[in-house]
Order: sequence, then structure tokens, then C-alpha cells
Amino acid sequence: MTTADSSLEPGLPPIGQPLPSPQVGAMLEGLTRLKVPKSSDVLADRLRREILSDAYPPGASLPTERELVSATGLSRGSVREALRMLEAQGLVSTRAGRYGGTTVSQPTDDHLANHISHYAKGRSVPLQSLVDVRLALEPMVAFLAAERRTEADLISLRAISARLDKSADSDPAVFLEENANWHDALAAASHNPLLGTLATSVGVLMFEASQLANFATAEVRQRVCRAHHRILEAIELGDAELARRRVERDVQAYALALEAAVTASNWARQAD
Amino acid sequence: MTTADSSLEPGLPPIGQPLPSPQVGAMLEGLTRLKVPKSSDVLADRLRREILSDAYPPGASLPTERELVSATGLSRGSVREALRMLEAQGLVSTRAGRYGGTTVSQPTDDHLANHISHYAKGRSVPLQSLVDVRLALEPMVAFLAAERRTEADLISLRAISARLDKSADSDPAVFLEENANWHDALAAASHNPLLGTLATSVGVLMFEASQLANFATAEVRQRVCRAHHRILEAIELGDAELARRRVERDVQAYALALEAAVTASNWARQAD
DNA sequence: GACAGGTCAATTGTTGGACCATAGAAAAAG
DNA sequence: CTTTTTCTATGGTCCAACAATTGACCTGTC
Repeated sequence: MTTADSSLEPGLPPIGQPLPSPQVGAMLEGLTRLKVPKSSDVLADRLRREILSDAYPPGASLPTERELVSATGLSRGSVREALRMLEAQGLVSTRAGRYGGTTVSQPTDDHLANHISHYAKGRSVPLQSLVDVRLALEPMVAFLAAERRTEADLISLRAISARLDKSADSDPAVFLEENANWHDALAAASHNPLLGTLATSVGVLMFEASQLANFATAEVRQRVCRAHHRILEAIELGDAELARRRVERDVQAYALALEAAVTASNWARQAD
Repeated sequence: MTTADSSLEPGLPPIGQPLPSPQVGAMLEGLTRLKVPKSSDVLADRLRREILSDAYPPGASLPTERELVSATGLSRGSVREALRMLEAQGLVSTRAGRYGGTTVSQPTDDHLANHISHYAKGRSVPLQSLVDVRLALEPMVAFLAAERRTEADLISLRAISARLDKSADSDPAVFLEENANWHDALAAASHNPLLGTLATSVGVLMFEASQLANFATAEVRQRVCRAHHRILEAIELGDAELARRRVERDVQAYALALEAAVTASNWARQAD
């Protein structure tokens, strides 16, 4: 593509002479690290392209492993490795037994949440970055929930809110769990699975961080409950802008308390 | 292994009698569909837990495939399938040759972007949902960029902005490409890779949708350039709130124009 | 000493074959 | 018609061997 030696172009000179030409230096120009892809990667890429090209509707069957073997000339091991990569990405699922096989599947919310979790944990994303993202997503979730919530959403939210109130006086771990459920219900009410899954994932990551730092004091729990009541009220009213503002304040307060608890926990750890 | 004939066991208690015991009904209570996980999945889960537990710093070497074989009792094929799953998730990388092997690696931004793309395409996420998410993320990106941008960020943004202006009068495809670059630079200036990657991914998905519907008319291109100038001005000033509001308006206008073009394109397709 | 080239060995990459486990259909039995 | 059994295509697993890769090491040459 970026070959500097123009004599290789259309003039049909003797290509590939064994003797090094005097322009060998020029030939080295633009030569990058030669990557030799693995056969399983090549097959996985091809299959992935086909699957994502909408030619394969969800539920459609891919060829059997042995058919792929004869079609590609690869060994069954390589074919299986390719299928496993696609399976790890949630693009296919396999069933054993007769009339089983590999079928196209839609990535679930869990797949996306897991991948985000792997990214955040693998990169050790700092808490502040998670706060930034949550501060962007969660108010929008509330905004859309206020606009789009159904009666069923409201019933679910009220039930979870009641459970959250009860758990405010008990075990902090239970409270944090119910708190996560509350945010899940809110995400569902937004009727945007992508947005909801992103917000939930980031929320869970912060939730895990808050389990390490035991910051859910009784006072914090009471304040969270009051804030959630105000948010639910705005959603019941259908006032999207009000819901957005109230969630924004809630998340900011939550982040502030969490950060304080983390730094305090770090002090305590230094004291060891 | 699953021989029904208990006489093969050494203890000689007649377990598994062919005759159903009178309490078989009680024994069946609480028995759900028995799932038999694949050996490669089990190994992948174990390795993933270890990797994400921060016990393995990035760059650390995992045992060799043959060591894993002797340690787990599995076959090499199963071990390799497990490693391929982790590789597809960006948690490990593998090099052939002596002193090669499998090492822990941090998932890249591309990994996360690909997974989001797979989710959105695999689920056929509607354009409106993408717009919702972008409307949540991009204003926050601008907000943080205005607060945290370095001199290098500003230089990069100014250069790309100039290129974008030039391309406004030329090929719409080139313009859309430069537009994507502009948003990439903005994401980089926010100094939050997670937020930036999420925003960029959703932006690319909308970008792909806009290539199908050719909506980038000359008028739209001019308006985008003016909007970007105003946004860059706010970021240069360091006025985060102003940058946030201006991006919010820009994204809303962009989404509106895109949606109009898509519906028009659908009309044209129906006319076929 | 520096450099070019060759040798070596450990590791992943790939293949082929074999057998087991699974599960749904289809046939047989009641 | 219902239940049971049989059948069989499919994925799941294992083993053994060889090829390809690649960095360290050695060796000769200048």
C-alpha cells in the first residue's frame, strides 16, 4: 500500500528476485511489524461480520462444527476456539445433543455489564471516573423514567422503596443491596436497556467500592431514603426535569459521602 | 461414572435401588434443572476471578498451557478454549515462542468499544436509545474537558477543528470522518477514558447510522462547524457549564436532523 | 569488542483421530 | 392416546503428535 518502490507497481518488473536489489533500503520503507493472525481469529472475525451484518437473525443456526471444519479446512479445535470467542462475546450460544448446535444470540444486559466490569477492574479505573460517568447517566435515567414509566414501573418502584425504608434501620449490607435494587428498578422504568445497563453497571462498581469502605452509616441511610422519596415523587408526577435535578443532587451527595469514607478507610489502613 | 449398578461400589450399600423409594416425591422438591457447566467455562471463571482480584498485576505471567493441563487435569484443548475466552474479553494476551506464554493484560478502549458495538448491533438498539445515551454522556464529556483540558488537548482540538472546517465544503463522508475525530479529541480532553470510550462508542454507532441515511447536507455541515466553534470556545475559556449546555444543544440538533434524514430515507425505501 | 549469523529449546499453533455425553426425534410398546 | 425405548446427529473431552514461533545463547569473523 505504502510501498516506496514504484517499480513494483504496474510495469511488471521481475518481482521477488533472490538477489537483493540496490534499493533494498527503499523497499524496507513502510514495512511494519508483520502480524500473522491465528486461524481461529480469522474464522471468528468472518463469522462475527456475518452475524452482525443482520443477515443472521437471532436464533438462526450456524453450520455445525464439523461442517465448518470441512468448509474452512481448519481443524475442529481451531473451529471450536473461534466459536468460544464469539460465545464469550455473547454473539452465539451452543447446545449439545442432536438438533443442538450453535445459534446466533443477542448479547444480554449481563454480557455488557460484565464487559464493563472487566474493563473497570482490569484497568483499575479510579472511583472519581466512575462518579463522573454515573453523574452523566443516572440523571438521564431518571429523566426518561419520569417521561416513560408505566403503572407497572410505579408499582415496582413503590414496593422496592418500601423495602428500602425498612432496611434503613437494619444491616448496612442489606440496605446497600436494596439500594442497588432500587436503582435497577429505576433503570427499567427508563425503558432504554442500553442506558439502564450502563448506569446499573457503573452503579454496581461503586456499590462494590462502598462495601469495602463501610460508609453506610445510619445517618447516610436516612438521607438516601429521603432523597429517593423525593425522586420517586418527581417520577410519579411525570416531571422529568425535576427528577433529573433531584437525582443529580443525590448522586453528588452519594459520591461525596463515599469519597469521604474511602479516604477515611485509607487513613485507617495506613495506621496499621 | 454414572453407572446405575451400585454393586460396583465397594461399600455395598444398596444405593440407587431401581425401585423408587416412598419419599421420592419429597426428594424431588427443590430440584431444579441440573446444569452441567463446561470444563473450559469453569477454568475460565477461576482464572478470571484470580486475574480480577488484583493478585495478578498487568504483565504477570499465567502458567503455561501444559502446566495448566497438569494442574487441572483437563485436556490441553479445554485449557486453550478457556484462555481464548479470556483473550476475547481482553483480560489476557498470548505470545508464541520460547519465553512467550499467556500474560495478564488490561482491556483496551477498543475492547470496550467493540463490546458495546456488539451489544448495540446484536440487539438492534434503536436510534432513539443511542441518542438518549449520547445526550447523557457527551455534555458531561465537554464539561470535564473544559475543566481538565491541557495545552496539548487545546492544540489538538484546534487542529482538528481547522480540518473539519476545510472538509465542510467537500465530501460528506470525509466530513463525517473528521467530525468523529473531533469528538474523539474532545473525549481525550476529558481525561476520563471510561467516559470517553463510552461516548465515542455511541457516537460511532450513530455515525454508522448516519452513513446509511445521507443527511450531512451542506447546511447541516455548516451548522455543525459553527456549533463546534462555540463549544471549543467554551472549553478554551474553561467554562464547564457553558460547554455542557452548548454540547447538549448540539447533540439535540444533530439527533433531530439525523432522525429526520432517517425517516426520509425510510420513505424513499418504501417508494421502491 | 562488535556484529552477523546459526543453533537451541520452550512455548504456543494446529492437526487428526477417537470416544463420551447429550438431547431431541422417532419408533415401539402399553 | 400416553409412555417408554431406541436411535443418532451434535457438541464435549481427551490424547498424541508435529509445525511454527521466538528469544536466548553460542560462534565465528572482522
